Amino acid sequence: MSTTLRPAGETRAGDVLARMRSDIISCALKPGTKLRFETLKEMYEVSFSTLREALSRLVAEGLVVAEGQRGFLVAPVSLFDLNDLTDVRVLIERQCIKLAIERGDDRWEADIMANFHRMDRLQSRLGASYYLSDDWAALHSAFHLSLVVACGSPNLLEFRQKLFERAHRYRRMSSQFRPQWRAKDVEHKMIMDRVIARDTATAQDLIERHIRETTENVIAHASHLFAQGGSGESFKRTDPVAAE
Amino acid sequence: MSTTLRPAGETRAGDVLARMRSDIISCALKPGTKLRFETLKEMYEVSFSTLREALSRLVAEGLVVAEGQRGFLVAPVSLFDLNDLTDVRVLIERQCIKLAIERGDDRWEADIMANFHRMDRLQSRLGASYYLSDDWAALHSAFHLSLVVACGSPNLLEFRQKLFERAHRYRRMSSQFRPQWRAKDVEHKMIMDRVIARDTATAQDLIERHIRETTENVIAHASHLFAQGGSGESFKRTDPVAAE
DNA sequence: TTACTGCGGATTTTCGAAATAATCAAACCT
DNA sequence: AGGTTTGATTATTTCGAAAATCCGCAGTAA
Repeated sequence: MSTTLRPAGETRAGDVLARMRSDIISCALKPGTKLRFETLKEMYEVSFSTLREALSRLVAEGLVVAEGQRGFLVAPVSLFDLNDLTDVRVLIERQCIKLAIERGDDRWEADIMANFHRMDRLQSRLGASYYLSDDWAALHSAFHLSLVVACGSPNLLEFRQKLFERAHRYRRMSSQFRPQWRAKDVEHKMIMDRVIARDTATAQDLIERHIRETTENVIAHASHLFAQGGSGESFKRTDPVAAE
Repeated sequence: MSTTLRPAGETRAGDVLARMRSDIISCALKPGTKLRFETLKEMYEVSFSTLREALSRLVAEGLVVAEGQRGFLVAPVSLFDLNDLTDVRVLIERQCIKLAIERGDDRWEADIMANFHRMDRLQSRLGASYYLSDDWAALHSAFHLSLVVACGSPNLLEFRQKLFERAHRYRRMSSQFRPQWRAKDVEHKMIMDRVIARDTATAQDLIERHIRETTENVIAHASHLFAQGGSGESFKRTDPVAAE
């Protein structure tokens, strides 16, 4: 009926938010880019206020940074940031797994298997280039979430999700250059097995390796894209803390 | 010159944000309250857009929750939330302390002592009711930050700060009913000593006890304010995960 | 009585223009 | 010539009204 048909219950700002997030993660909006309102208004066909709303939320997710009253920037990528992200993810994810194994019930186990199956099936259907599919990425995200959702800690899950999305951008950067990703599917199956077997220590170690190896892969194949050091062109001092 | 004289470099939205945060933490805006724009517009003397900006950011900080297109709510408090908050804080804080002790230099040690001194001096000056002072709370926050700032992890520090502020609201709730807080000042000194002595294990344990005892204190004196369980009046199911 | 439907008031969300602040460059003084 | 101030231009932030949405209630039918 109206010009825009929204999925019902979703705001326009929420829609723009999702599209911008996707564009940032896929690097259609390059790291470090200045986000000008006029440009974005054309791109997403919304007004100032709606953009501002979406931008605010992306700042919270760490995908956009605000520069005082000098506008917004796509969050830069750097080796330092990637390494920090990885270390914190390992800490959080290990704790999530531990608690989930302690607290998870049968329904949780079933849910993990269901999510793995969906991801696995789509992977087969897509063939060699599954890692470029946004649909697969969504199922991959859902699978990893299902592993830890039983930890029962909203705060832990909130932070975990934020970190997962920030890391997703780095994964995308590397998959762009690396036609065949490593045999992640085998790792996924092993992790699932150990989690369901309630083998906490092994499950934690497998997850940690899963995360760290992905990071190493990114560094090996995509670190040349980072704005850091090197030519010193678009170098920005990285405030250690912006504690207000 | 103009009606409002801003501290230069600060936006109006930032100002409203700070005032609302303060009002939520001090419970001038009670947990679970619906935040109506008309009311807030009068209260803070700003327009819709500016409010929306501030609200968005408070959602990110976890002090406000957004309900689809049905507006905003002051984040409810509950025993469950407090316990989860406490557990996650312990995890993060222990890691921060560990890394800070590994990586901190002389300047960091000096900074800790300076911050302790300022907090300690104000405490003496204010006498028995220091725990009700917003100024003291700011110095207390700065002292705890200084202990861990040398960990060098922006992500860890970001999460730590968010958790600290969410917890601050609970602390305020209890201090309202508990005229004399426990001898926190002695604990602070012990923690500082062990951190500067680079005694990682003991420092971690002291911090953990510091956090957990405060939580127990809150539960003992203020849990009757929580909306949870009991009378079952304003009970809300706590979605384990709102993963989108 | 109970469930469904359509109206009216209240509230939130979106819009685009107006006000405010920052940037850049040319002209000015030292 | 080097550095600083001024003024024009661009970009962001704020505003209040208009559009869209939600909620409660009355009226109707089963």
